[in-house]
Amino acid sequence: MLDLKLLRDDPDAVRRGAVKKRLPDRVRAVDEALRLDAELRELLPRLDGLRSEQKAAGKALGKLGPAEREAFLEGQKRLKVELQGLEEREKQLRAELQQQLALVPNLPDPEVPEGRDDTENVERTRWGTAPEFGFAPRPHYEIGEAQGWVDFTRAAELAGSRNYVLFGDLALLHDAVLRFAVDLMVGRGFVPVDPPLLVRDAAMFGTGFFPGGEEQTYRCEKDGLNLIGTAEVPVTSLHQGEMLAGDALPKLYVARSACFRREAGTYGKDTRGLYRVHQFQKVEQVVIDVADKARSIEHHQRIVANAEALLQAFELPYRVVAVCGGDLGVPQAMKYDIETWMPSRGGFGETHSASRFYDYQARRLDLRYRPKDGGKPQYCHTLNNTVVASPRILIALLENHQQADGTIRVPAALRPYVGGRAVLGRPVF
RNA sequence: GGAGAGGUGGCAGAGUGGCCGAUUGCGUCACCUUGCUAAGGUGAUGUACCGGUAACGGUACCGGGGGUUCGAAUCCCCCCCUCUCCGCCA
Repeated sequence: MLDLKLLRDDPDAVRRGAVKKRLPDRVRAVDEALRLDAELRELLPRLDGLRSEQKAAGKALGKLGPAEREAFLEGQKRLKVELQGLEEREKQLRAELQQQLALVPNLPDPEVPEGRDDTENVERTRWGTAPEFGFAPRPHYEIGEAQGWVDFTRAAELAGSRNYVLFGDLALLHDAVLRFAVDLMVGRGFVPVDPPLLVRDAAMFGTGFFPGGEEQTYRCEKDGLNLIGTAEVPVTSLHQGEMLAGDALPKLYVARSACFRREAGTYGKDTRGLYRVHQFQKVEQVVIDVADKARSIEHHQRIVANAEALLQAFELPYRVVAVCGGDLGVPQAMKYDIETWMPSRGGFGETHSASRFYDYQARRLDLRYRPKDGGKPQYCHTLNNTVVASPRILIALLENHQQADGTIRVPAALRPYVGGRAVLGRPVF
């Protein structure tokens, strides 16, 4: 949510932001919100005046004798009727205003590149080089199935398409990358969190997934709860409604969780293998800090660097791209994606997504802090980034580190997590 | 699932229809004082919105939503949450 004052002061900037994000229908929300705000502000002085009158009269009434009382009450009753009408209108206006305001997207930062979709994201850095194989490299699903590590058929039978079952060393590797990620982040001062996977609408709304993301979300209607698509939701919402002490910030959290996504509207896209699945495990980093733009930007660079450290330890080539306006979500102010080299795709595949929001989520969550110098309460700034998401990262590990016989070389950093082994699998090709 | 008790300001905790935006304590801030040891004294200190350059004025907010009333933190109804006991259970 944006500050209403910003909409009043510079509505054009807000409209331009929605345009840059290629969200024309959200431009309307700006105009609607301003119209409702104007009407509300016209109404409020009248309403407040009447209320003031009622209050003062009411106080006087308490001390009146019974005789004068009767006449007085008549006037009060008329006032009440008039007030009721205006209050009804006020309630309506406020509700509609909130609704429209919630639709207004966060302002994209000036450094966000112009562009329509992910093809126009701008590469910022690149690390490593695509491996040269002395043989014909195979896609991860072929290796996995040959090794008996993954079963898509039974998974589909059990749970429908876009599911998987991992077995043996691949199941171990899956867990290994997640534990490596948690250890990495704990070593960097992040507090491990094991959050709820089912959350109320408030958390979905607060983090900006609702309204808009309902179709992407599995929902338990009976209980009014939603399965999270990322630990960003429960962890960023952890302190919703709170007034944090300034010296308790920053909060650095790392959460490992299962994630659930319906992937509606992606039929026929990435249908093979482990790339796009309904359920996966993710280690997510979340930062909550004071309202300081420069500091948010520093955090942003740091959480990207954390993910880069992991990919480097995994010896995987990757690039960092600045996500363009059209590919940026509603709540983000700026986003970097990290894409990891995946030979079967003949290109990079998105494995990480690092966002900064400034106070957009915090406003929706009513997440504030009292500054150390004792000033007024401020809305926090929030950020998050993937540390690792698996099984997607397994695609890169299997495909980049495959050997001609179908065995997998384990990067040194991961060996302690797979019983010290340097190679996984038997020769199968 | 059944029974009961509660949800009040940064925290703790009073307040059962008008004198309550709310006693008090803690915390915080400012000033003062001081040597008998991590002290004492005085004062200030909620949030949001509206109007105003400002000083300031007004309104709303006592878990959320409805209702009764001229008037609700206080009475009634619904919902949510927390705690205790019982039942069930990984």
